[in-house]
Amino acid sequence: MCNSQSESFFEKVYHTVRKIPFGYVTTYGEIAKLIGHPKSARMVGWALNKSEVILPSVPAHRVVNRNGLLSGKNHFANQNTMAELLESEGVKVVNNKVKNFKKYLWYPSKH
DNA sequence: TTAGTGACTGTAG
DNA sequence: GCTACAGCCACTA
Repeated sequence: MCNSQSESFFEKVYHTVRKIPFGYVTTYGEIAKLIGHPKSARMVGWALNKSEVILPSVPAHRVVNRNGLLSGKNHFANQNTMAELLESEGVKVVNNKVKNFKKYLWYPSKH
């Protein structure tokens, strides 16, 4: 919202991710689309990688790829951290993948 | 300044 | 349905 025009790519990503409601997940592509870079989904993941250091309050575990796969889990302290965080919010994770992915999917652009 | 890197996605075969 | 390839852009060395 406010002063979004002066925000950097990073900050836009972080603000969008922080809007994801408890118990929901979204995709890199959706975030990229919302901040005006629909073809730069890779950048979103990269920004989230850095988010642990720059802004730890970003719920990066709620961001997965379009298949519902926890592609970023390897970048957490432990590879189980991402799945555990999601399950603690009521999101079922099986084989590093969100079960009923569409059920938990949240579209930032529609919110 | 330049080149390499990266937690992805869409399109074509 | 799956696989392979190209594009995208900010940051680091």
